[in-house]
Amino acid sequence: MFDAKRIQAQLMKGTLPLLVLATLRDGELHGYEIVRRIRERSSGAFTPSEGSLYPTLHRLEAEGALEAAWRAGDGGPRRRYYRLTRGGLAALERAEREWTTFAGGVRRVAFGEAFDA
Amino acid sequence: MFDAKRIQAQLMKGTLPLLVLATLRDGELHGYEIVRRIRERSSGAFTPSEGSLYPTLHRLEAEGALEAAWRAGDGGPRRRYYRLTRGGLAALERAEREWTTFAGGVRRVAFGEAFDA
DNA sequence: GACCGTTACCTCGGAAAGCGAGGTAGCGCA
DNA sequence: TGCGCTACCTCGCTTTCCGAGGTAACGGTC
Repeated sequence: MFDAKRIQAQLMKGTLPLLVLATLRDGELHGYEIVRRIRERSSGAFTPSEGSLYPTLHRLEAEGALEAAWRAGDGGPRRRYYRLTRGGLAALERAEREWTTFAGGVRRVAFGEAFDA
Repeated sequence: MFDAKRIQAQLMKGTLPLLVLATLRDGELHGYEIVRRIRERSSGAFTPSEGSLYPTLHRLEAEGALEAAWRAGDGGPRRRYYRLTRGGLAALERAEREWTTFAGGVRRVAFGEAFDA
């Protein structure tokens, strides 16, 4: 009746930028490493596919939230390292507030809970 | 850089079934009334558009989660009242668990918080 | 009785963004 | 030579949201 996998993909929409920006608070990281950290921190719940990660990174870069640089990979292919710009930090904070508002709304409607941050 | 409205629409994806099912825990309601309650309970944060509400209701009905009946509206057009089936209640519980898992994952990744329900 | 505003339902087209599959490339190892 | 891993990227498909538009019944106003 309900395909859980399908729903998860829909829920994910709009949250990837938040997850990526938040992960990059740690410092400069490349794509694969970002996925790895998201998976670890979410205890395996999320593993963004490359088909969504790379477009997201490019979008954030185009928007000025990220800066990127190629580096030679030692013993492996070259890597593209991303880091937060000042604007990216602001975008992260905005995305955090948005998420908090959104999640609070869902909790109130779905679980009938009063507000808490 | 970030269009808040656009992001909200993306975040909403996949949560409408949860919101609708949860609202129908109150009992039998028709479409307009469901929207009104969602708006009220979310303190105005969410007002699902009709273009997404009605397809969602039809989908849930087709999946067997809802049952519907036409009633004459007193002083107004006819209304279609929806109520939860047994399967719908199960779907609601499943959707709640899914949301909890999902939101917990986002919180851990984005805010570095330890888990709490 | 013609017209408008409200309630209520529905449908259509377009946009956004995730996913999976596929492609390229460099390196190490058998 | 060929396999496997890391790493990047792109393409097409699917889902589901929104806004705009259409239908209809009723009440009130002129």
